[in-house]
Amino acid sequence: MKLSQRGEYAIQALLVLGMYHGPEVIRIKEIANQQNIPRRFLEQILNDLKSGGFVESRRGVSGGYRLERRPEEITLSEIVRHIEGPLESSDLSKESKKKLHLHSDEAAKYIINGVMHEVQTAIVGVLEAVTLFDLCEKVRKIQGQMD
Amino acid sequence: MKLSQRGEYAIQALLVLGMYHGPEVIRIKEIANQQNIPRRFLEQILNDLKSGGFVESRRGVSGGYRLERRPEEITLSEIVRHIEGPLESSDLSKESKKKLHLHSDEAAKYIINGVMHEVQTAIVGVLEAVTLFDLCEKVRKIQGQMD
DNA sequence: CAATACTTGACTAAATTGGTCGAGATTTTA
DNA sequence: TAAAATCTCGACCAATTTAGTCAAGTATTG
Repeated sequence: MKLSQRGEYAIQALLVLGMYHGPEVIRIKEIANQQNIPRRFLEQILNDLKSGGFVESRRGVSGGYRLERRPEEITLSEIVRHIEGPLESSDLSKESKKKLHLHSDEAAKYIINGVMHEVQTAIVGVLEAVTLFDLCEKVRKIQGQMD
Repeated sequence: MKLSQRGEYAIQALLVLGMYHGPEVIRIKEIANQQNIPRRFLEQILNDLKSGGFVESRRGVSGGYRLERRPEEITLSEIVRHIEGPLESSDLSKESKKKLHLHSDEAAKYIINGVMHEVQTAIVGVLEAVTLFDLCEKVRKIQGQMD
């Protein structure tokens, strides 16, 4: 599983908002500069994150973005799911109550799908266990030790 | 992680070769028909699997393909890695002995990369544990119970 | 009202995906 | 030995996705 550029940018942006989380708002330009993300592209991404309920925004002169929820309540799996699309595709093994009458290509697809579903479960397992807060802590840690 | 069509076809084809594994060879047309895979596309895929050391071929009138190794010696991780590209991208946490002097965007990327590496490890863990033989057994099982 | 910053939607270039195709090389068999 | 069957190799192509860019608009503050 590879993260798209868009996905990586999204997490980077949320990471910045997580690091400075508070009542105040951060300008898109600052995020773009600090994380070296194309500004126009970041606008799109933050908008998407807004409609996903991750961030909220304020317009006008002293506008900007902030997290809509607390960092410890946002898991990576949610973020990735929202930005990259569903992590889990339909599990055929559940729905096909009738396993009878499978042609051999259907049987093969069915079996392969089963394994891929295991893979997806493993992925979600990892991503679900990591919150934005965890990521922030790690960043703080490696930044603290650099003197 | 989503399997590409190409990847799914590759596994389906290997599954057929695994089911009928023996000294004889199976024609591409039969695989294509049985698994409902576009013939010309399958040619490409089998060629690729050949250069990857999964299958061998015989030309001419009674030509076709067979597995180059035994089904129990071929894991899904190998197949997917060969057909979809590397499952694991470089782990920055290993190589960057110097964590000092990271800009904040580098720090963020570094942390995100670390988590993604965990994800990759989880994926490989699942795929490594499944051999082509395992898949064949499962297919036999569900085909046996359909009467 | 001027400046600043988010909002929305259209647009675009490049890469990837899912194939197709023609012509050739090999092997079998009549 | 020639025809037929089958794999081989590389070029080609259309549709989709990805990674951005841009213009015009709306809201807020000083």
